[in-house]
Amino acid sequence: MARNPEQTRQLIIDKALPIFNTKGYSAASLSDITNATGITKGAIYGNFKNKDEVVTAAFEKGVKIVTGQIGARIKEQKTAPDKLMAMLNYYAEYISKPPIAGGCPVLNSSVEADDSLPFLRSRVIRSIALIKDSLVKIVNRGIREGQIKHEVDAEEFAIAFYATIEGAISLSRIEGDGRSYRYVKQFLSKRITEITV
Amino acid sequence: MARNPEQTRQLIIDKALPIFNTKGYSAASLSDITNATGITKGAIYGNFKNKDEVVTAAFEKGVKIVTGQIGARIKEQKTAPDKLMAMLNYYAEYISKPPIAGGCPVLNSSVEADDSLPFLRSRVIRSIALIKDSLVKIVNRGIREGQIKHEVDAEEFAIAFYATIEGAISLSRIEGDGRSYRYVKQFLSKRITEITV
DNA sequence: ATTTTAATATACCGGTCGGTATATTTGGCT
DNA sequence: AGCCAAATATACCGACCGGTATATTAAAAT
Repeated sequence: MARNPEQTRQLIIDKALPIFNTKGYSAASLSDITNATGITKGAIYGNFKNKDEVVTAAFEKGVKIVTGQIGARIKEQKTAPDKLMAMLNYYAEYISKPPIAGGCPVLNSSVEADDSLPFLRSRVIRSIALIKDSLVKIVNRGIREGQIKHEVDAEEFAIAFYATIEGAISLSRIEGDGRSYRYVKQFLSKRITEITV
Repeated sequence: MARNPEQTRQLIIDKALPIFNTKGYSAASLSDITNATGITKGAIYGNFKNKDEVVTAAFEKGVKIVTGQIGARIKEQKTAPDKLMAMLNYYAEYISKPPIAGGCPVLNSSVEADDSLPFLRSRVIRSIALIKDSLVKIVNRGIREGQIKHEVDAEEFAIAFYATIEGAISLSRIEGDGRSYRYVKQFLSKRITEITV
């Protein structure tokens, strides 16, 4: 061993993440990463098999950041409606003060990988499934604990809730302000109230 | 004049649209287009200033197709709730039988152009504004004509409605089936019923 | 029928891409 | 101290990129 390969690996991932998330995986080049890190291609290929592996690692890191922060916010809340509101609030802040430049890595990767980058596609699908499942669990637990009306279809609500947020992020990002997201947040707040006992 | 430049131009746009919409504007190359059309680069640059102009033309064509088809569906319906349902149905078919390969050009371009491709960004913003406005008008007219409850915030509903659909398309596309969209359609159907007088 | 000119094809440019082979440097081991 | 091996840097590869300059082709004008 020499220097610190693990540290180098993390540096590459950390610098690559916002670049990939902003420019897209295909449009971003390895030179973008070497420029951002001050590290050479030799170091990249010493720590990753190829560009796809850097992309994969960066995506997973992005998902980890987002789901980790959401998870923390959700944990702070006791009831299902409060947990859902916490998620709405999280993404509102996400837009005004992005923890990762370039928007939501799940949405970005979803759009870029739906017809190509098969190595990434499966990971995006898996990440979405995890997020959806945790939402379904929140709603179902809310129903069980009498916070949410029992006639609510948890899966329907969870999927619609998440789809709406992602759509709102895309709108707010292309428009360059948080206006659309605020409207959507208002809308979804009403839906949460609506299903609250 | 020689041959048929207008026909050539349309051929390029028609073949480029699904390519760009599938691979993304940056990832798709002019060679992809020459291969798909059987036309050479000379013909492309004889009819377009550069790649950006081909991208622009293809995007506008994509938007024209989508908004044209939606407009026709909406026109067939008399009441605001029916018009909204027609849009939900349109995108359900869009997923199962896409008129343009690669998904919704508005969403795709929105995600790709939010941080780069400024020449495209402004056009995406404009297209979204037009779609949003027509939705707002439908809702407002529905309120005026007593089909939709007067307490409904038209702008809030329109933005949320559209954001939800776009989000659902992205989910269904990455997952490779229409399941998520069907759930979301169910959800939005209920919202339409909810605001119907 | 010939000329003219617009449209398209061909050939080529510098630059950059992902990737690799090799040289150099660094830190741990003896 | 000196060596060894691992980590990083350098130099280079063929392929392809967007774009252009020029040759060829085909249709309109005369």
